[in-house]
Amino acid sequence: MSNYLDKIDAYIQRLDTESLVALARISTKKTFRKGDFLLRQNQNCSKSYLIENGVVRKFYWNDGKEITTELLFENDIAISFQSYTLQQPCREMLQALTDVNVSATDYEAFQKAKKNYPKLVVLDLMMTEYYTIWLEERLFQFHTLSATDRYLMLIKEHPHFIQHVSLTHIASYLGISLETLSRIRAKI
Amino acid sequence: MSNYLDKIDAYIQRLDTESLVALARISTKKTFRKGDFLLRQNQNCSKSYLIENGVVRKFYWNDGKEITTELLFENDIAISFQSYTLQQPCREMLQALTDVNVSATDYEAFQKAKKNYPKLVVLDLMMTEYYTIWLEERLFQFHTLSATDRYLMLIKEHPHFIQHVSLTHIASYLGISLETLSRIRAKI
DNA sequence: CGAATTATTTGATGTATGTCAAATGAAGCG
DNA sequence: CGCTTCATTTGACATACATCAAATAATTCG
Repeated sequence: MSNYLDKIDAYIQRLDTESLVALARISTKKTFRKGDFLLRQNQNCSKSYLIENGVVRKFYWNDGKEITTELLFENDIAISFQSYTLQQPCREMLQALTDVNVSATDYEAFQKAKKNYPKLVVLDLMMTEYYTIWLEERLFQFHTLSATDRYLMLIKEHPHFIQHVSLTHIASYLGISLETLSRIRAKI
Repeated sequence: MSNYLDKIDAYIQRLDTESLVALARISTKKTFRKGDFLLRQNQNCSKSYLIENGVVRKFYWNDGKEITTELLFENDIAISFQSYTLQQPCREMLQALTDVNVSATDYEAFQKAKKNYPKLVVLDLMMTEYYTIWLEERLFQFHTLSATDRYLMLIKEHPHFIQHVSLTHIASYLGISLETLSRIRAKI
């Protein structure tokens, strides 16, 4: 999977200058402070945020509780996929867990750019494929791994998560209660 | 969501003849008998199958049990996304639950066609987006709905599933045991 | 048709994980 | 520095669902 990211990188490297310039023209640097929302519930996700540094959390409310669906770091892209793609109100929020610097790309502007620079469509497709495979993998892990095994997988695949994110959010991301996570950690 | 399917349909309708011909040229009709595998475990998913009629099930083995991840009907596309996209061996299988007629499109041929007909890339992107949103929704339901509510949602959104698929597969698709499903149905 | 196979239901019991409450520990701040 | 607030741990108990076993019910097929 990570060599698919490499493939995307390579594709960007080989992109013609015009496409790159077009992309740069519709992107702007932006800073969020710890606690700020990049996207609030029921907004239309009108921008995609490429994280340059910092940590962002994606989550939604259910039954009075937060459910964290994604933890995003440097070089990850923070969007609500459904809201962005369908341009409809989102149920999930994006919140900065630290101060964050991003490169923001506007949805409408990107749609237009894709019309003029077809290679950007290929790039869009590659990034979407990457997210889709990540989603499939996440669903697979929920189906096949116990809470303990999901935690073990997390510290193996993403050791930095623990360093930068509170256990409350980690537990929610793993789909377990904070207390269960605490007991899992005590046992290991 | 279903009007996104309409949007894809409309896009295909408006496609220029050359793109359509190119697509038709790399697609072939194929028939599978009930029980046949469209794709076996560890194969490379080298074709996408547009189902013209019949029912197909996507599943994998875990811990001696089958886990059904998708139930596919007319106009659905049967592939293992990860295997197809990365061209690597798949963990999930595609099996015909009835006799099935499909239009099969070869991966390599489609990649080439996309080079010559950029509008096919847009189509690919749209179909991928559709699948991704479906996946997000499925993950959301697993996080937020009880077994009973997932079943109720299923009969509301996909009443035909019950008519055409055994409860064993439905239970597996809902992520619950056959016995639990039976009890849920008895209660309602 | 009737036997054999397969699908579904029902019952008894087990278990992973959740929930609520309280204790302890760590971090921010006046 | 001590107080307040927030994060984590620990304990007692609850619960949704799984598992195993057996009984029916429905299908298939000679």
